[in-house]
Amino acid sequence: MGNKLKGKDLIKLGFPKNNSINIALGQINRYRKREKKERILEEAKEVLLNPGKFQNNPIWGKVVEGLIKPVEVKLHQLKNTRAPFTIYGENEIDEQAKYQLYDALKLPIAVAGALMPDAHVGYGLPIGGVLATENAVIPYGVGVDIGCRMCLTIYPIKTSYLKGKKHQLENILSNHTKFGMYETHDKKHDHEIFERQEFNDIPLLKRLKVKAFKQLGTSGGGNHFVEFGKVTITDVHNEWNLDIGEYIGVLSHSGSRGLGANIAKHYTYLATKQCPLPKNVQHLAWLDLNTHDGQEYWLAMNLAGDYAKACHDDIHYRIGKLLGSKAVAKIENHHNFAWKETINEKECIVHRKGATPASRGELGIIPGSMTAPGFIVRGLGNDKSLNSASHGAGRLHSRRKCKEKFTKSDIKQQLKTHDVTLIGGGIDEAPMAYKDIKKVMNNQQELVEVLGTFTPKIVRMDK
DNA sequence: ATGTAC
Repeated sequence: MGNKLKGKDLIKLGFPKNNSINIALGQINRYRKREKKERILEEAKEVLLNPGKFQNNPIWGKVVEGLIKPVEVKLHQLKNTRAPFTIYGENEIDEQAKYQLYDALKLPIAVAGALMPDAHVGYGLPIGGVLATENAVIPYGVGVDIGCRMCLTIYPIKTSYLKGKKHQLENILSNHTKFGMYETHDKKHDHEIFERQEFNDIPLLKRLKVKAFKQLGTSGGGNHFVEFGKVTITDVHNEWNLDIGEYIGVLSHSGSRGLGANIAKHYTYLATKQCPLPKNVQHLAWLDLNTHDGQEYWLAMNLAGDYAKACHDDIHYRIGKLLGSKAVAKIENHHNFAWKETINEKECIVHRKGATPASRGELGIIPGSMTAPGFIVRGLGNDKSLNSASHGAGRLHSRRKCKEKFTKSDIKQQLKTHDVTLIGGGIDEAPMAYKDIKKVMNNQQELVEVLGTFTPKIVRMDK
């Protein structure tokens, strides 16, 4: 009965009647419902007396914000001019993706933007879109799969193993990688990421911790993969002093699983509430980084990014052990993320939604398709691209179109031609669904230089 | 992308 803390109780104490106490109240009742009401009321009194003390408190921070400086909710209009931008390979990019970028460039917080040569339409910001903003982060400018990333490990193993030990390698992928929405790794070593304070401080993350633990080291679905292939190093001056030549590589592509998806969902919801925009651009709603929710998203996003890295590390560690070989190089990068970077001498939030960071000297991996090589790249630090490059070949056909257009035997034929073994994989992930990676690389010669290639030979995807 | 929906 009177055990549950209600808005009335807080208002009686003297809290102002506004929406921000409701949001916070929801959090208190959700995450501290086992505590005695009296205890929370005592704490609430102290919050009123000394709000500043609770400014960064994970539970009261939001209430305090409502007391001291409530988030101003107002309908923002788009400007009628675009912030400066550059498009790479514009003849290969569909018009709708360009219009999505143009809209984003008219946001009052936009500073600059760029479109990578693999760009195509997305939700909010296009995939392959880069957007720099001022003191604000757009959850849909990062994307649903926060920290989706690539990781390539190079082993000093003869490439003849790809044929000679084909069945063993197939077994490693079949038995030691986990694909599909529901897959988990239940018995595994702990990971230091689960000691992170964010899992205790942020109520949403507290709820997601168990799920994240179960899913560590899984790959998920969609376009995610783990594959063995042939690495060809072509740059004598490579960072690892590797001889020019061929090696075996393990390449993985996946993100932050349910953890990141739920973070994206939660903060997108908050952003659309706090930042109403004209309907056609409502998915570009942002969180001001000076607000409680903005700061919380930043912490949660960074945790999801580190978690995605932890998943790749787990996958590569396990495979490395099974291979019984010591890696000679590892290249990895996020391609769905936001960073604090300096643009025109101003600190900005640079969103890369399906774009590879490519500041001068920065290494990355840009995959092709299962029948086309990926590229090990070194950034050239091109300002106009906001230090970015493509994150792959980019889709040519939508998932739906693939199912209409291609058959299983079409895919089989392609795999045979390129001597690729596929475990799992659906028609919507047909290699023909992707643009020509060579064309894409040609369109970004000013953005990255190539150190080597990775040619997939044994590929595992979700069914 | 994700236990497809505040």
